[in-house]
Amino acid sequence: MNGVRIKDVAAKAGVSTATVSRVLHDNGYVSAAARERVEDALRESGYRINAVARELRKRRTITIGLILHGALSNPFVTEVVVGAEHAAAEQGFSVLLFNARGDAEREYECVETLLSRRVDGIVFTTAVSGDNVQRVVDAGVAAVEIERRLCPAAASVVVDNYDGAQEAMKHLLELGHRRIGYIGEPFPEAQARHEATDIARRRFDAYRDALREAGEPFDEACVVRGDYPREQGGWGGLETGAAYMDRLLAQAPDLTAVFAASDLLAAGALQTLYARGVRVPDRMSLVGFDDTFAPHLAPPLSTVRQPMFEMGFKAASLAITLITDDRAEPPVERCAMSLVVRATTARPGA
Amino acid sequence: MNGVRIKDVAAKAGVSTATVSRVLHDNGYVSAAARERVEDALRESGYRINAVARELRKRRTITIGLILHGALSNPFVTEVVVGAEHAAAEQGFSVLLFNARGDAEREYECVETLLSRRVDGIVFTTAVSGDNVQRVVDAGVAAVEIERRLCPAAASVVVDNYDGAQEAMKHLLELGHRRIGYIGEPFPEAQARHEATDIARRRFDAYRDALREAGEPFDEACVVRGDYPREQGGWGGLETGAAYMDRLLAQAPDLTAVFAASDLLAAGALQTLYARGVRVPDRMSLVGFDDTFAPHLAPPLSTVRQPMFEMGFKAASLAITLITDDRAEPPVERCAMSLVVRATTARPGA
DNA sequence: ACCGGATGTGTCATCGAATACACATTGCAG
DNA sequence: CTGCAATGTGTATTCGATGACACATCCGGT
Repeated sequence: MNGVRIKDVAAKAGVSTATVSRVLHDNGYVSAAARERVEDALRESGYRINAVARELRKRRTITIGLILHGALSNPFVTEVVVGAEHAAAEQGFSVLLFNARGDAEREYECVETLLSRRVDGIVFTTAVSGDNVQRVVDAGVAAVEIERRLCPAAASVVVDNYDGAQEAMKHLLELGHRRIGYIGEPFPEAQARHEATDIARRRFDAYRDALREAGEPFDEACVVRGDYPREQGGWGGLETGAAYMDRLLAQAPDLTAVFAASDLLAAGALQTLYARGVRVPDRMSLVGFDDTFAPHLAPPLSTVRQPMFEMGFKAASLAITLITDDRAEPPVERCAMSLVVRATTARPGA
Repeated sequence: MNGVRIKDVAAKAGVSTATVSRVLHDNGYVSAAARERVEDALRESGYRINAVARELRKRRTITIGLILHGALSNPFVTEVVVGAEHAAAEQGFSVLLFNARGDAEREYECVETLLSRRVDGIVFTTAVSGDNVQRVVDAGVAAVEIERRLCPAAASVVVDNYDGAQEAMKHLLELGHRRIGYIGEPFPEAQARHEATDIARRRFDAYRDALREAGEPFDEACVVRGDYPREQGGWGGLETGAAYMDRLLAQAPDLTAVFAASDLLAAGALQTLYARGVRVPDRMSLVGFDDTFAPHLAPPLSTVRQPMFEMGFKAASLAITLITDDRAEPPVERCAMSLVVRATTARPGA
């Protein structure tokens, strides 16, 4: 074990621990001679500061907690984590990572552990329970939510799903598509806003509104968004997308384009189209949502890019700002969605 | 700030801090009456233990560090992280996450920070510098490498790329394919083993050997593994895969199957095949490697599954075993690759 | 009645670094 | 040559929890 303490260094350099500390932090008065001797001692002894002791004394850990809910291999998660870590590292912060796996109980435990560990801030990627977030705020620790906004007292980083979906629809309409299908997640028609389901609703609303604004009649036959198993095996969106596209092909054979509310659904749809020999984009255009593995598909999928790295980055930065500045209002930062046109969209009948 | 200390709880319950500590850890003798009063005080004051202070005193942090090298959106990384976190959480350990981004210098800094923070163990996913790993071992901290084996003094979790590739080839040969192409990463022919390039070599060796064992002549025209930009924009393997498949189609038009040394390359290949109208698997079979987004492709890609979750899980478990048991020899654990047959492979001319 | 073990509780040093404070020493202005 | 600020350095306390140790008390056995 590396047992070199500041005391040992001080002894070696023939000074007191206070002087070593002053050299380490470059504050206070230290004579050139003493400084040199201390620096030598530091080097020779291979001293490594004990961050735990410093944290206790300073009552700051220079650490943020990151709680995520990775249903295994949710591609969404990766970039958020990488972005958050990047921002934290830039400011000299460390990241404690916890996976609450979509469970409020576990999320509660993660919060408790993080507060016990006296992190300076906590970033929630899609928090499950607002109470858990509130708990962090109550403890006087910076709290930032990503994607959701369950706790008004916390800061948050959000995107506008409506805007993103609107862009996708605008793109299809501008290409000349009139009959456009929709594949998406279900959501209870009547339910409070700002829940997980709200994302699905916002995307769907944009679809419906875009059609209306284009003067196209809304046709139920063009829409499939039944319930599908969200639990087992990750999202389960793949098979669903495939099944839904099949249904769409049967219900509305005159469709020339489909808007899928996620890349996963789009990927499933693409599989059906491939199996049925429907060429993309020649006979069917397709737009996805998220931009996770979209570029890997054949053909590369046009999709709405959700800036996940940026969201993670902003969230961590926000947390750190809150920690160092501690201002009054926890802000709400918005990230912009953007359409990425690849190879699955073209003029109808091209 | 939550400033409730064990001292406050003790005062409230009318006992000493030692008694509170005994209640908290359920050891030593505590009378029923005292226990009850302490438990009440604990509840009422909302006491939360200060893990930092405990860590300092106990000289154990119940934390492991995880260093990764996520070139943005490397799909490989996610599952490893999730697996490691899962194993750690099961044992009550926390995970400090650092991204060294493929840079030895940064990796060095990550190690220093983690050692400063007195983590009990460090898991390296594909370490960059063996010296950095050795440094951890020298500090008396448990070190585990994933995928590589740069430091013999550290434990490691490895997979056999040769075995995996062999399985892929066996599958194609058993289906009746004779002329099988190869798309892969380049590697210097003459170079020490156990480097990053070794993975590429092992996969290629398995391809070549499998053909030989099947009595098929080795044909350079069936192999494309030139140099492609590994740096910018993640792996850059996608465009490469597409370009290589194009070359293969031209060089060896009689191929009935192709083995791609990664899913990314396979995805690129699939894009070319789609663009050229070559039906998969009817006119061309394709096997990938890694099993990252393979199920999302159209058609779902047959591939060799690299058990990434398991590798992360095992690595963290191993680290924790090393911490708690501290035995003599750091073990080398092997994970098995397994072929996942999906929809891109079939008998030739089927 | 006395002793030893089981039971119950408090005191205080400790983990390693930071820092308030006290105490020197020097330099320079008045 | 006195006084005060600037410069250097060491001592001792603190952060919060732990646990070794000391000290009680109570009980049953002899």
